[in-house]
Parts: sequence; structure tokens; C-alpha cells
Amino acid sequence: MLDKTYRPAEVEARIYAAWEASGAFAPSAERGGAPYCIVLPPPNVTGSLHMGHALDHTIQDTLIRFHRMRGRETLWQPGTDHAGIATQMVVERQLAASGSNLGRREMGRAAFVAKVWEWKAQSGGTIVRQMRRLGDSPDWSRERFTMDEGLSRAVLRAFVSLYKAGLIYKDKRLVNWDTQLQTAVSDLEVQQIEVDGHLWHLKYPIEGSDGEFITVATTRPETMLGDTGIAVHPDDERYRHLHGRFAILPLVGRRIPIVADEYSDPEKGTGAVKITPAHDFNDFEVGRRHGLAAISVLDELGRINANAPEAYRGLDRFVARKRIVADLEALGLVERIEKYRHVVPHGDRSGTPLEPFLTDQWYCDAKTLAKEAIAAVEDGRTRFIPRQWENTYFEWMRNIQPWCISRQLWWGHQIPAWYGPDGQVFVEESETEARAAARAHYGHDVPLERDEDVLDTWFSSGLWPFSTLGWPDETPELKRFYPTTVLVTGFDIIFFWVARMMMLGLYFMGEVPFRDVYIHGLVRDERGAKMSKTKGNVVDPLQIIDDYGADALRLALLASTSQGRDVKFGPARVESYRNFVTKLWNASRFLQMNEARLDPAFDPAHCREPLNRWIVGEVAKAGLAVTGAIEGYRFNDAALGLYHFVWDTYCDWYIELAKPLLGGEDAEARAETRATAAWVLAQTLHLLHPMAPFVTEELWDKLFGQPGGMLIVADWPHLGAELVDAEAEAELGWLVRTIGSIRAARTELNVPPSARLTLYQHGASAETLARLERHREAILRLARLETIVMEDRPVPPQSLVVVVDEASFALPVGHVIDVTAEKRRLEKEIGKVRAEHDKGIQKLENPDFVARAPVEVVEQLRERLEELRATLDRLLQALKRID
RNA sequence: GCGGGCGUAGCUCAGGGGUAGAGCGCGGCGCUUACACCGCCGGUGUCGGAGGUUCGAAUCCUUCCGCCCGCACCA
Repeated sequence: MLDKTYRPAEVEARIYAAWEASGAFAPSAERGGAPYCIVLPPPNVTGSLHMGHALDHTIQDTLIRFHRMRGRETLWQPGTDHAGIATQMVVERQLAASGSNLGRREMGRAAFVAKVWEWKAQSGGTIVRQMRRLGDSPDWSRERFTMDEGLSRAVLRAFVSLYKAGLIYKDKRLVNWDTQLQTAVSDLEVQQIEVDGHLWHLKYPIEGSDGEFITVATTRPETMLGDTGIAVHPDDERYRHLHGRFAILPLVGRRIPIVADEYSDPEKGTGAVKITPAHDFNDFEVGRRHGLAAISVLDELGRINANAPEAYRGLDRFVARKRIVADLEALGLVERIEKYRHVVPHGDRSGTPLEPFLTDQWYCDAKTLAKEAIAAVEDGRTRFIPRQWENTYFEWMRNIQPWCISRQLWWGHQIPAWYGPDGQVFVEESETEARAAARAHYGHDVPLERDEDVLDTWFSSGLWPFSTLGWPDETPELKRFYPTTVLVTGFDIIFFWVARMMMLGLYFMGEVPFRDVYIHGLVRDERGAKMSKTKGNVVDPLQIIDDYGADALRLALLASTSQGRDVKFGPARVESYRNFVTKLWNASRFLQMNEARLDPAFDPAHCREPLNRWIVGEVAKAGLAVTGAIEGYRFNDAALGLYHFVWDTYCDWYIELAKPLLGGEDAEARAETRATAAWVLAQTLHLLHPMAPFVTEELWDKLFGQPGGMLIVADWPHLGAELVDAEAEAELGWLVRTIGSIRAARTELNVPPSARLTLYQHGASAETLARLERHREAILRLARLETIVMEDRPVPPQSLVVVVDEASFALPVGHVIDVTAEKRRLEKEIGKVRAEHDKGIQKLENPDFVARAPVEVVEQLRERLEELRATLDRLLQALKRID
């Protein structure tokens, strides 16, 4: 017997263990289905599960379970990411917090990296344990880590071959430099933040003039130490006479040319721009055009370096800023200072202002790789769902910049480049090969030094869809599952990750990494705010699972996921799905109490009872809808559809209507109803399983004893539209309307539920009479009636009257009736019907409508109008009787 | 500046040329062969504004207003 209440925690642990033990998560070619593969976006290995993961994983697990049940050979490839900067920062922070005065640098590289591995060993299991609590069903036996042996080999192979193809190169150019982390970061890791600052107008003396100045405006006065020119617009009359002249850089004394360049915007600032090629991306270009030197005046920590006058050396950039402004003011060279709100690039990890910084870094020629990646989406080899994300993808891909892939970190894949004594570089997959290459180059052995830098984390994750399947080896899995079927992820990493996988996948595999990219929204709090630790509005999915169960969380997330929208997540929705799970549980208990069992001989296509024929059709419709919804990535439709089927259709109507049959005299009807109820519930458990795996598996086991094995590997129901019986549908539709109308009328007239009424009919057709007869017990029960009088009788006095189709039903309520209330009710009803009726008439009187609207629309309206007219007549009669 | 999204019931949102929907909340009533994490009944909308296309617009187009998100922008 099922327990009176459902206890998710206990059931979930047991069921999950059973799944894992059964090997159900591994791909199985047994049923011969086509491969279906999803690679899990690898979470940070030392992270923990947040709501974003919960949504992302629930969607993937639902897809995987759905296709597994449909007989596809499914692989959900799990794994974790080493998350270079993030993880290194965590460990550094721990070192700092531990009070040890051994920082990363003091410790040395080897010891520090060992420390990170230690941390990974200690906390690396957290997120995969949490995934189990959510019910994720990936093939754990294939779990990978971006820094494990195999994936590291893939990284080496990828780097070396791109290098040898000229698509990776080393270059000295400006990068976004994080002075706190002391590493370069890519354009994508830059956050533009609006800040209140100042615009300093500085006067530079014109060489050889009589006290003439040229005024430039800047938000970063400290960079003036590196100025090597001033640009004015060629057409700007104010400065025309200065073209080709020189200014003397204050505080430094450098002679810097005034050049004409279109970059200068006469509208902005003073129209004259100081040019600091080593510290500004635009200036770098201007400098290059005019042959201006790039003088770097900062060091890695953001302090003024030895290229600057001695007075400023060693000062932090912001201290230097103040000092320089003060010194210039003292010289009378500050024309004015304006308050100025502007955007300043910040590091997305460190949160500190970034400096454009001139260094040697490794770059990947993204422009070349992007060509095919753009084409693949243009021609539909890969499609985004929802579609509009393709614009975002194109926009970025078409303007893509060289990708800076080196990082001055220690945690990550060290770049496989070795330098000879003269700086000659040898890029090989191993030191041995590098030595060989060096020997070939120099003619003898030389000491080699390995590049210190590591690769951007996204370089290794960019290989994920094929590296996890075994590449560079030609494994059977790679052959079978690449290209993968769908990638499920958030829009925030389209550039970081999706784009890179597209480029690298196409380059190395010659084929897109995935056919579909399903982009879901962000999980926000119930008020729509982004969840963040600082705001304190973070919802912990594990807490939700503890409180409501994993199925409730999953259903709530799926039900709130409409394409192209963020998910606002509050406890209310989870609660309603927790209630839903309970409802399903209770309905199952009811079946159990009524000895409803699966009957192998049961044929859903040949039920005798209209009620059973009807529910078979209803579950078939629900099944078709769910199948279509999941196939179309419309998870809210899938979840909501089953919610309504289970709650409204199956529990509120079917079970209620079935009660008389289950307790009745007719043994055949009873047996059929038991079998039908069980069969329909079994179908429902199948349909619900991908979304709510735990409770469905438990009920499948406890109620039916897992015929044919566990639900996780059961066949998806084959429910065809041929199971829908139009006649039964019409009959039950009538029944529901009839009971509903009587209930509504009773409530509106304040007839106490305990009052058992007699029902008289007037004008009922033979069919209606037959239906009344067939469903007598159910109607008596659900409409709270004493008897039904089948003979056509005039409406007794003191009755409330309900009109259903051609028939009027009268319910004498004796002295209970409140005439004015009944009048009011009828009038309201009449008003509604008349409004619709009149609207229809108007339409039909419009010759254009009749002439131009499709015939079936006109015909439908005519039929509807006829019904309305009949109903209206009967209602008017009823009203007249009262008056 | 460029691109995208959103504006529908008190709240959160589905829908998307042919009778305005759901959940929650709210109000009333509780007799029931599982379920109070329940049952039954109920109300509410100028579908952001204005034009247009159409026999017909919440739905398509134009435009305006309001909100949000990317990207770009350190004079």
C-alpha cells in the first residue's frame, strides 16, 4: 500500500540509486534508435549547483529521458570545467584567509598548482552529487574534466595544429590587462561600467610659439606620461595651422607631433586628442597610422614604470593621477576640470578598472575560424531556438576580434611553446618533440624554456563536444555521437562558449558540434531581479529540493520556461507543483484502494463504457500534445498540459465519474473501469516521467510492479489520434456541461450542498435521455440530486432552470428559492448569451463577411447561432415563468 | 549609436487573424469512495496609445510612449 503521504527525500535517494545500479544512464543501442546526444555544459569543478544549473539541467534531463524512452540511443555526456581564473582566485583567497603569509607567488608555481588540485579533490564532488539530487541522468561512467589526461591531450593537439596552420600566433598588441589578477583577459571578460569621473582639460605648449597652447581633454591624466602625439581633425579650422607642428609634453618634456587624423572628433572634448598608443586602443591605431612610438608607462600592477619621469615612478596609477593633475595645476596647465560620467572597462572577475596594456600574448585568428561558423548557422546546419539569438550570434561573429588565448595564470593548460636561447619558439605537443624540433633548428641540443602562460579556460571548453567523446582519437563514441543533437545553455555564454565550439568544432571535425542550440533565459527572483549573493536573493535549489522535492522543482522550472523569456522563480510555483505531485500520489492511492491493476489483456481501443472510451482519448490527446511540446522545446506546454490533464481531466472528472462504476453492480463495467483507470494512469506516468522522474518511477513500481522494467527505460507511449472517440467526447462534454451548469446554478442561488434536489427535464432528445440514463448515478452524485424524473414534465413552480443544448432542466427547490436571485441569475445568463448572439447576427448581416470569410467559418457561426438562439429561448421561457 | 526583447485579470505570465486564457491571490460554500498540499462555485480585462491592412486585429504593418537586455563608446 502506498503511504498516506509522499516523502520525496526518502524516495528520491532510493530511486536514484536503483537507476544508477541498473546502468540505465548509459547509451544503449539495444532498441536500434538513432543516436541522441547532449553534452552537458561543464560546471566549474569546485562550484555548487545554482538555479541556473537547475533549469539548464532539468531541460537537458527531460530531453534525454524523453528520447531514451523513445528508443533513441542516448548519451548525456557529463563533466566539469577547471575554470581557470575563478578557481585560482578561490584558492588564493583561501590562502589569504588561512592567515598563512605564503601567497601564491611566495609558494611558487608547482606548490600552488598542487594546492589547487587538493582543493579540487576536496570540493570537486559537490556539484556532481547535487546533480544527482536533481535527478540528472547522464552517463556518469563517461564523466570528464577539462584538465584530465585525455582532454589535456586534446588541448595540446588543438593548439599545436592551429599554430602550425597559422591560426594561432604570438603578437605584441594592446590587451585588456587586469592589474589585480595580473593577467590579460579577453574582450568578453570586460564589463563596461558607468562611473562618475572627471574630464581634465590640459594645456600643452606649442613648440616655437609665443605662449600658444593646444588643449586636450582626458579622463585619465596619468596616461599623458605616455603621450606621443596629438591628433586633430583634418578639416577642423581651429587647428589647421598646427598640422605638422609639435607640442611639448608637460612634465616630461617630450616633443610630440600634432597630426591630422579623422579619428579626432571636433565635437568631442576640445577637438584635439592626446595620443597614447600604449594605453588606448584607438590611440594605438592612430599611432600606427602616423608612426608614433608606443611608450608604456605602467607596469603589471598598474604602477608608473621607468619610462616615466622619476618623480612618478612606482606610484599607483590613481595616486599618480592626482599628483600629475596637481603638478600641472601648479604650472597653470589645467584649463578646467569638468565632472564627467563615462564608462570604464572593468574586469568581470576582479571588478577593478582594466588597463589597455602592451604585451606579448597568444592570439587565435577568430576571424578566419568564424567564416565557416557563420555559414553553418546561415545555411541551417545549426539552428538556434529561439531564432532571434542567431542575430546576436551573427552580430558578434561578423565583428569578431582576434581572440587573446593566453593568461598569466598558473591554473590551466600550460601553453605548449618552448623557447630557445635566442627566443626562437617551438610549438609541439610535448617537450620531447620540442627538443627534437629545436635540435633540427639549431643543429644541436639547446636549453629550452617553456612558455609560462596558460590557456583561456574557454579554449578547452571550446573543444568539449568532441574532446569528451575521445578526440583526437577516433573513438566509436566520437563517430556515433558527433555532431551532437542539441546544446542547451543560457544566452550569457553564446559568445564565450557556443561561438567557440562552433569555430573549433567545424575546424577540427569538419562538422558542426550540434544541430540545435536551445537558449533558455536567466532564472531571476520572484520580483524579476537577477539573483546575486550581494543582493541576498539567491535561491538554493538544494533547499528547494529538501522542502518540496526534486520533481516539484523540475516541474516548476519547466512550467515557467517560455521560449525567449527569463524565468521568474518564487516558491509559489514550486508549491503548486508539490501539490500536483501529491495529487498524483493520492489519485494513485485511490486506484490502489479500488484494485485498479494493469491488465495485459486490456485493449484501450475497445472500451464499452463511454466514460472509459473518453478518458482513453483524452490521455491520447495529452500524449500527443506532450510529445509535440517536448519535440518543439516548448517545455511549459508540456508541463502545463500534463498538469491539467492529471488534475482537471483525470482527477476532477474521470475519477469522480468512475466512482459509481467502480462501486456499482455491473461487474463487467467495474472490471473495465479498473483496467482503464490503471492503464490511463500508467500512460500518464510515462508521459510525466521525463519531467518528474522520481514520483513517476516510484508509482510505477509500487502500483504496477514495473512490468517490463523501470520506467526510465520504458517505451514512450504510442498513443494515436485514433484512440479519440468523437462520440464519447461529445457525450462526456455534455455530461460535464450539464453537471457544471447545475452546480453553478445551485451555488448562485445559495442552495446548500446538503440539499438533494429532484431533476425534471423538458424537451430532452432521445439521445439526451439515453445519456441521462447512462450517467444517472454520476449525475446524482456530482450534482447533488435525489432523483431524475425522465418523463417530460412542465417546469414545476419554485424551480431553478438550467438550459443545456436542447433541453431544459428544472430543479424545484421549494421554499428555498430566492426568486430575485434566480431572476438575477437568469438575466445574467441571458445577457451573456444575447451578447454573443447579437454579435454573431451582426457579422452574418455583413455581406462582406459572408462573401469573403472562409465557408467553414461562416458555417460554424451559423450553427453556433442556432444553438445560442435555442438556449436563449429556453432561458427567456424560464424567466417568464418566474415573473 | 547598433541589435534584440517586453508591455494581456491584483500579481506572475501563456496565447497569437475568427466567442479573451492559466496559476497564484481574492470572495463564498463545504455534502462527497484518494487528496484541506483538498472539493465546488464566483468576479474582474478599453490585450500600452494612435493610425493602417482585413469581411474580421489582442494577434499582421507603421508610428509613438514606457520598461528591460546585449554590443559598441575611457577626448
